[in-house]
Amino acid sequence: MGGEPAHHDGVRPLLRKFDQRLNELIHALYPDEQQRPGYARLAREISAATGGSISGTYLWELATGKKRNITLEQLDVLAQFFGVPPEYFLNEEVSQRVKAQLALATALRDAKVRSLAMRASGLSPASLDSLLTIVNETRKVQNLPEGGHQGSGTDAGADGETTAT
Amino acid sequence: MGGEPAHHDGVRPLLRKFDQRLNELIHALYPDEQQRPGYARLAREISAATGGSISGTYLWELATGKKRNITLEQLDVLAQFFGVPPEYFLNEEVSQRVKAQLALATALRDAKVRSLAMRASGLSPASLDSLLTIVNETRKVQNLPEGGHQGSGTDAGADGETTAT
DNA sequence: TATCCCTGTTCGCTGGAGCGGACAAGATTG
DNA sequence: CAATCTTGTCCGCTCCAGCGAACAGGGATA
Repeated sequence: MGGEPAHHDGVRPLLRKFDQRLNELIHALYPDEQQRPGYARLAREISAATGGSISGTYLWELATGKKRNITLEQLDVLAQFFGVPPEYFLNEEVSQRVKAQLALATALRDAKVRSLAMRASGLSPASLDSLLTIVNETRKVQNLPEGGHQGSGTDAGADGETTAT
Repeated sequence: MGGEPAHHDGVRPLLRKFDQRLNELIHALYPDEQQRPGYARLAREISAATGGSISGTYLWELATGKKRNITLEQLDVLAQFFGVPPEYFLNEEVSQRVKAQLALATALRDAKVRSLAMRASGLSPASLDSLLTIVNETRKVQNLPEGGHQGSGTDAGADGETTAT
């Protein structure tokens, strides 16, 4: 008789896809898997950006589905950091709509930024500086780390981009 | 230097008006203050109607503001019982919209719905079917479960008083 | 090599979400 | 009147949300 353990999670739909949605946010905010920070560092960034507090351990537990019955306070911290309404974690429709927008933003970054870098290779240093300012301001709006350092070739190595490894 | 204790609750807006919103739901569902059940009985009705579990003590703590950092699981139980989307407790706009509709529903239930039911007893099956369609469409607008009947006990507060057990 | 930093993962703890059980006061019944 | 049922309120407990500290493994730098 048996069958699976059958966790009685299904009855309360609010917490079923929490881990999946959280991972979508993380992947959307850090598309490049190589540069994506770990849970500990991500937790530090969240605490610094939102003023709230969350631990790397708990982030991992949430992302891997070990814990899901989150509190309103922590939900608020996550929503604030990722720039999504708290309903994103509760409502499927809101989740889909936000997900689409996140995918769009990721796609834009993936293609447009690169072509921008290629075109920028012929500009004057003054123009490049202005563009850099704009990019940094945009990164602030998107909750990205303010360093805006480099990008393994995405934008810095604009010249001779074909050899980008 | 006195002044108030200044709890730093204000920074996390998600839990500020939780007690107020919960009380609005209770008052909307049981407009008659004399017949309104206490927290213990209300908790029993919630458990029976939703299959989830909540205690009278905790309901009182939530309604009086002693506790507010609720869990997603309990939030789901409350939202399911009161027939509102979970966002009602989080989003001010949703809260306002639902609140207006709850007031409307309360007013309707108070007088009109009863007379409607009485008058409907003499209508033809075809007319009743039309009315049923209208009611179901209205329920959709109010974010109520589409099933139609099944009422999960939410609307049980007003009826049955004439033939009380 | 060794040192350092970061990663994912686990263990064990603290604090508070959440509840059971009690209490006094008020209705209702006989 | 005494029972019996409510009600709101409180105390004290259990359990888990949430975290700190440590672990092993891997990539840098020297």
